[in-house]
Amino acid sequence: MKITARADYAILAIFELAQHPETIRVQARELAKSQEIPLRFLEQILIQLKKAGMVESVRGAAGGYKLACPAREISLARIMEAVEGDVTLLDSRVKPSCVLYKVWQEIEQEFVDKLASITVEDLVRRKIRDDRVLVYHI
Amino acid sequence: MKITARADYAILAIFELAQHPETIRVQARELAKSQEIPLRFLEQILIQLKKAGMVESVRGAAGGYKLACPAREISLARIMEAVEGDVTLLDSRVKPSCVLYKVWQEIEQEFVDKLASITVEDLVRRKIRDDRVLVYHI
DNA sequence: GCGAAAGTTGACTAAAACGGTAGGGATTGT
DNA sequence: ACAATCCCTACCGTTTTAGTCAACTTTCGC
Repeated sequence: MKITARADYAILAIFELAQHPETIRVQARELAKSQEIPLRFLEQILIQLKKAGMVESVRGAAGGYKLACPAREISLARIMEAVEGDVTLLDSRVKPSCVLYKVWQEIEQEFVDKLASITVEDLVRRKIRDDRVLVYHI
Repeated sequence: MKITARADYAILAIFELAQHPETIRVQARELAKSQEIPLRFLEQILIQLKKAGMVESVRGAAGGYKLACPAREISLARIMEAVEGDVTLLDSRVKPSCVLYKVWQEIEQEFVDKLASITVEDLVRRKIRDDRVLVYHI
């Protein structure tokens, strides 16, 4: 029941992209450095995010990545789904006939809803707020 | 992000015990059979549940298991903690300084609260209700 | 007290998931 | 042409999961 490094890194990468102006491209190398993610691993993750339509890439010497849609449209649920497949707690082992099945479904639904309600835009806003609070305290 | 077989089986075993009169003991073999859990695996799980004070066992020829406390006092969170250790989503990889840290903590808290709010007594009640509904429909 | 039935324990193993690496090919700016 | 960058496939070591096994201890019935 841990969030995977993949999911964590994916969110961090998108979060980092969201903090750059929409027009500029950021290279994988740069993302890896600023968020301390192993570059080759990150590259794999970025491919998944691209396939899921969350980032766009430009190849070649001055290539890089940028968000493919507004940060407001990218939820944590969407990112996790992109890199891990369906976000489910239930394993196929659990039989629908069992009382537990419905209970797990409820819990899962609540969990997924929560993840779906938090967008990358929210994260950025939070960060800005946090940073401001820090400044006040200096 | 899946519930493990261990946790699932543990809950099923306790659930099964909760449906027996408090005075009688149920043998591991019986639990394994009725819930379709590999016996040897279940035995391990029962040991964990015993250490966590949720079940009592009597050894010997007419031995078996029973709940060590009222079903109302056994929450899903408690069971999961017993067999899997702390229920946390956050991995140590995530740095507390990151905005994401607090967000994950929030999500985790909500999740754990939910698990803590559902007791085995609730499950039994649900089952009784479900069974009744079924009868009505015959 | 003795044997059988049952629970208890720790060690062990096969398979999957996780976290990451490596090589090489494709694409583009200079 | 060449270097920088993204893209794709395969692989690898470690950890976790799920489950098994053999040996041991406790208790009941006689």
